[in-house]
Amino acid sequence: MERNQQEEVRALQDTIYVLGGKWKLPIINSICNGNNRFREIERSIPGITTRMLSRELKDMEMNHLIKRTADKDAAVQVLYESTDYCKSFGPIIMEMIKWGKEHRKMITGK
Amino acid sequence: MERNQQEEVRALQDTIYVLGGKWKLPIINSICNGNNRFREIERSIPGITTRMLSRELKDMEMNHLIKRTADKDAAVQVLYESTDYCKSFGPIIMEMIKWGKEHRKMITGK
DNA sequence: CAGGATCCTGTAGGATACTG
DNA sequence: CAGTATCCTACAGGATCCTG
Repeated sequence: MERNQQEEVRALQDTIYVLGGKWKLPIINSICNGNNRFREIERSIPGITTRMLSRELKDMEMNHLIKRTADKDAAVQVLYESTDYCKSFGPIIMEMIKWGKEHRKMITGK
Repeated sequence: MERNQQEEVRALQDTIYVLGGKWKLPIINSICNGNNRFREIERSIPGITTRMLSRELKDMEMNHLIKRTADKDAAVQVLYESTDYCKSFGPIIMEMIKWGKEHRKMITGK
């Protein structure tokens, strides 16, 4: 139980580290929702700037959270896809969305 | 589906806002795990400083995430408790711990 | 034990304009 | 459309020491 708890804090902190910042989760969510073009993702996330999106996407590509493909001859030249690794955040995101909705209900006065 | 997705991003962003930073989640977790004294909480969270813990605790008390009670005559003079509101983060935390554990398994090479 | 006071710094993130 | 390039700043967070 002692040991166990230490392990859990560490796991929690690891996750927080990977998901750090305001944007990674919304981006993951957006891509998993089927948005796969830059502007599309951008428009789907209120408040994000092209600069932040650009940076995060690169970062996430490096960490194999997403896959970027550029094909000069394709109709859609650049596209982003989520990897399986990325999808492993699904449950976390779902819980957070759930929480956010309930929370808003409370604030808005039910 | 359009409408719906907008609502979900917003919910997600709300949650991220509330839980922002490195420490809130670990603190909530610690308190929910039964730690209720300042130093106890502090020791249970690797890397946190007294300054950050102090700040976050105040903040979380203001936002009714935790309850602080000080009683000069009690054996334990100050103690922190989690509110029901606080406990509503349980599922998120569980999922994050789960993810963190799996992740470490992967990194450590299974 | 439960914090407060100070000092300091990096960097996450914003604003805006520009390019092929 | 898919980004880059600059410039800028607040503030999260660290380090350290102090107090009742």
